[in-house]
Amino acid sequence: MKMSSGKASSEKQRAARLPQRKRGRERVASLLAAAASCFLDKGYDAATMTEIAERAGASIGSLYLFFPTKQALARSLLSNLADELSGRLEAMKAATAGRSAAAIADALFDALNGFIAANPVYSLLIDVTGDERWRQVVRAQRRRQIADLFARAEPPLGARQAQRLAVIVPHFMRISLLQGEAGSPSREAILEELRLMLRRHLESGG
Amino acid sequence: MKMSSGKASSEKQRAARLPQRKRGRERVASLLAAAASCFLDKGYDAATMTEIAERAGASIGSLYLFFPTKQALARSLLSNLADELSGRLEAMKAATAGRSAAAIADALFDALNGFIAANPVYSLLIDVTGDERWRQVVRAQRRRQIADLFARAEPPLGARQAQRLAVIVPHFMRISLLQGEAGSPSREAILEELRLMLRRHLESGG
Amino acid sequence: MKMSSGKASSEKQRAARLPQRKRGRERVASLLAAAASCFLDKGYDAATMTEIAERAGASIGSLYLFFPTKQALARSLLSNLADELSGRLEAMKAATAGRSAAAIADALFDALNGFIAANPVYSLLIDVTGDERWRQVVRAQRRRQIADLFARAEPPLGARQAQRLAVIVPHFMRISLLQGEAGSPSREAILEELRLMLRRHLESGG
Amino acid sequence: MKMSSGKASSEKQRAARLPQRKRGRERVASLLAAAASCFLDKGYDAATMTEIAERAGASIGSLYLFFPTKQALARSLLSNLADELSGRLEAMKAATAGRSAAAIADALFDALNGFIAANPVYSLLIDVTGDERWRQVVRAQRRRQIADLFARAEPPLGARQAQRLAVIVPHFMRISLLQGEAGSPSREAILEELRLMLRRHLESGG
DNA sequence: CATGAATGAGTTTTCATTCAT
DNA sequence: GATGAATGAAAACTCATTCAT
Repeated sequence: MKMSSGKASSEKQRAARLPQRKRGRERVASLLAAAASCFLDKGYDAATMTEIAERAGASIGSLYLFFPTKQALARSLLSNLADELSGRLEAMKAATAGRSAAAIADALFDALNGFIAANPVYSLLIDVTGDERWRQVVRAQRRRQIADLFARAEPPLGARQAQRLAVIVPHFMRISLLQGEAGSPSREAILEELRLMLRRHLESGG
Repeated sequence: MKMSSGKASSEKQRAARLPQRKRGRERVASLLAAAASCFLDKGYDAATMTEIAERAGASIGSLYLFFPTKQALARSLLSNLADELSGRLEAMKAATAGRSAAAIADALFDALNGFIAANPVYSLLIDVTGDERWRQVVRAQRRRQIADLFARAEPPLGARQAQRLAVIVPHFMRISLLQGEAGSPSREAILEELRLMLRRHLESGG
Repeated sequence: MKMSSGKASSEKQRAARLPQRKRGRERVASLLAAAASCFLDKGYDAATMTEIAERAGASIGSLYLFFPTKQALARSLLSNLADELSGRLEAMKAATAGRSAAAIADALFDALNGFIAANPVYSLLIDVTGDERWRQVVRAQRRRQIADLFARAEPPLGARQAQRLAVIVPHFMRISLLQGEAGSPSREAILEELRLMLRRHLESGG
Repeated sequence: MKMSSGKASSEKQRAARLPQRKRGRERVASLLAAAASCFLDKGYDAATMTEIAERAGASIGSLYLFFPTKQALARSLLSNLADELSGRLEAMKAATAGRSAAAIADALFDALNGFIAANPVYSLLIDVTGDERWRQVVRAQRRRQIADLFARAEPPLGARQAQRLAVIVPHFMRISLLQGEAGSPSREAILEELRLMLRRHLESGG
């Protein structure tokens, strides 16, 4: 059964087992890495559990030992990445509190852009395919964090607008998903234009 | 192999037989409508040819009579929609030539927004899943048309910037794909903010 | 598309996974046996993967676990048989070197006849249906081996004629494919006549 | 349902309708020609009724108007060819009566070889695929005619041997089915060797 | 923990044949 | 007679998941 952006419900809830020994932790890491590269290369649906296991140099049985379903695997992957990003955003809080919205936006641009460049599968899993329900949860958390960042700007932004920016800025990053199309402006040029556009907007008072 | 955003190539070439009788033309229309609704509900991968045929009240054989593969079906659907949008953009040419870039952007917002609201499956097929190669072709054409629109602005925009706007404005519309998430600002509010941001940007000289 | 003696080419390359456990090796053997009997009973095209699996007491998934396509299954089968025959021919080399062409032909008759009687599906797969390209490869190897046998005759045969005999003698065996037709002379009677004809021919100097 | 050399039984017996008008006769001829070329190119199973109709420039409905099933189409084709060959063999009767068996064999070689060169699909349908039952009937008739030819040789051949030759000589012609394999002696060279072999055999008293 | 064999429901696709116009 | 739309059973093949060793 293929359920890409499917809205299925009654799920298996047994969470991914946490490995106790070092060997196990390494295995889990290599499985997650294999999943990331496979999802990225083929897309969520076309990636098969068998190939993921193969890429990790593990057996299919081993894969299922740690991740009870394909969805759970994708969730784990996204969770890990989301946690890492969350940490970075958290770290920005202190650094950006009291600065201008434009400055915050700028810093956010850099943070998100760097993160996605290093973890492109994050964009895929949070924005495009996989378990819709889970993606919403993760997006909501990210939205909250980013809105928080903007909420601490000086001069202050309305809560509403902080919310909107928390949707808009990540959405700007999704532009990265359009891979090198011939004849199209480069991703960097586009991002710079968006960055400028946003700065001006915020400097004009939002 | 299920290839959502797969990068496969070698295709089956038996062309979609075009219907010659009225009955056939009606069938094709209802099949396309069923495909649109099914893709939208389930996503490209999870939508099955069987269900599409069922929704159209046709047999699976009938579906394959006119569309030799699932990909061909998606292509037909996207082609039709892209043609319609193309027509609308063409029509805008006369109406917007000589106007300000901001005004053109505004009109484009309305046109794209209206089109996508009426044909949400367009966003899915052109931006998210299906046949990557084909999507690029269709996007390239749209980019060309929109760049053309901006190129005729008065005062004039640089060709480069027109190109960038031709990527940016449609990308803004993709925001629509995030369906009603609880706690998130409404799609309309976001779009209005983006519209304002863009207008200011263009009025400040791009 | 069903391609019996079809001339198609581009193939799926996921190799037949070789079994690593005893259980798997037994499965593969029973699957090959089922395939042989099924091909023989129904012909290559009419034999279905489902029925082959059933005859082997396996599930369709098991069949595809070891043989990724119907063609690969037929190839494996033919390869195995060709290897066995190849071994027998190799063994004849020592035994026949230096003997007369007629004696070699006689021995070859016996060897081929015995082999085909024990493995009738060999004739089907090498001469009649299945993957044309592969069949040619296998036939070419057999031709080389048989020509080799004749090339060592005493008094010597020309290389050209050895080549021709290497086509002719196996072709004589194909007669076996005409199964018991009422009113027709028996296969054995025909083969004996052909054997005599060939011996005389060779004794007359080829 | 694919039934290549299948042994199916309960058949539809409505014979191919004989067209009354000239237009109809032309259509039938072009359908048969299309079938011949299609069977030859793709093999019996892989040839589709739709493609045959297309090649004849007719609609699928038209094809079924004259030939109620695919089998009936193949039968018609084979029947026609068999009838033509039968005529030629009949004509040989007078010309060869009283001549030596070797001379008759020689003449037969030429006749069969010429016929098959002109109608290669005959070999396919009588020897390889299609309706097994029907093929046996046609082969039996051919066997009878050829045995008849040899039975009138002078000095006389035994009835048994005439029967055997009636199997052997057509079988020699089947060699033509191995199409141009690289490294293999030419079909002509092989046929000449077989012809010589047979002549010697018959001259030595069979 | 590890492994890889086993499963079978589900998917895309094909094609001989029928039938309404 | 012609046509082409319609049908649906059946085929090849996939893959998430389970389980015995």
